[in-house]
Amino acid sequence: MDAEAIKQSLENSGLRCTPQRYAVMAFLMEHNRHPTAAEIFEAVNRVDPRSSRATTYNNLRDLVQAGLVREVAVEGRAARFDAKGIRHHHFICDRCGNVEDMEWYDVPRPASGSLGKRILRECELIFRGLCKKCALPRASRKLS
Amino acid sequence: MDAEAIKQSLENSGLRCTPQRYAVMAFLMEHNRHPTAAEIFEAVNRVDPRSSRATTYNNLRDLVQAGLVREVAVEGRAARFDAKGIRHHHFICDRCGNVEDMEWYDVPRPASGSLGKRILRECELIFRGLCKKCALPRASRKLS
DNA sequence: GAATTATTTAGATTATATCTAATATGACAT
DNA sequence: ATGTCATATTAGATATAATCTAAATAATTC
Ligand SMILES: [Mn+2]
Ligand SMILES: [Mn+2]
Ligand SMILES: [Zn+2]
Ligand SMILES: [Zn+2]
Repeated sequence: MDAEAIKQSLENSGLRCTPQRYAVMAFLMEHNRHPTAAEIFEAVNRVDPRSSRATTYNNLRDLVQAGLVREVAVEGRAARFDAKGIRHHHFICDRCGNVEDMEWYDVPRPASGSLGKRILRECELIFRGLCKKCALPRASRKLS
Repeated sequence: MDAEAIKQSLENSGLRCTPQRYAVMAFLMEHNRHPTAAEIFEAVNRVDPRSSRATTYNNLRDLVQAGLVREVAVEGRAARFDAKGIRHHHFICDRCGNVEDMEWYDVPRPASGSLGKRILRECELIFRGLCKKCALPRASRKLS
């Protein structure tokens, strides 16, 4: 949507606004589906200019380091990515691995004593269970 | 330590107490270092009987499914494993990826309205930042 | 003890991510 | 405009993590 705003946020982070990097960022901002690197690579290559796999991974790394993108590790599956827009939590489906946004609310921080010499950057709350699609009864008997 | 208790918990979960599976479970119970599958594989093979890599992965999968072991996905690194003893949260180091236990406290659940048709199994709270070792000033200038 | 089922195994295979080193691009000083 | 230099991109190779395969072994049931 706001091409200039994307350009600005990249440059504010000391990153050049290259076509490839812009395409990754724009794609993440207009989707809330938490795509994998492979999905992003495929998506940005449906429009010119072409971007290589290494560049897609490099740019995702840079964007995460710059704090513009969040990486979500899912057990046994490829990492998923998420433009950091409004704050929210994540629901991860035990069965299909999909990551869904959940309304944000404040999380109590640990007692400072329990942190010791660690430096806390953030508290991340992850909900786990079955997504809507996987929770439906859907004849589990027939399939098993 | 309590060999019979381990045997019981495996069998209560419908899993045979094989030497290989027992070794994985016992190793996880006597370490709180959140080892990777490769580290567990290596550790259990320092004592007889030998266990193959596939068996180590198979058993970890079975133990996680049975709810006896927790798997912790860390971005860009191998998964780590943890016998589920007393409840606790996790601190994951941004820099070295180490997973450390943190004192448990209750986490507020999401408003039921925001769950929709999803089925919630658990809320997981993850702290991120720098572990004690990585937080130390340690002449970062000299090394870079 | 034969049949059945669960488990283990070595090695191949897949999936995911990173590295390499050659090339291209953009910023900026002249 | 042109040269310089840091940054970014690229194809393909490589590394790492995890799973699959099919045959062998071990335990359980009949
Ligand atoms: Mn999200
Ligand atoms: Mn733990
Ligand atoms: Zn699902
Ligand atoms: Zn650390």
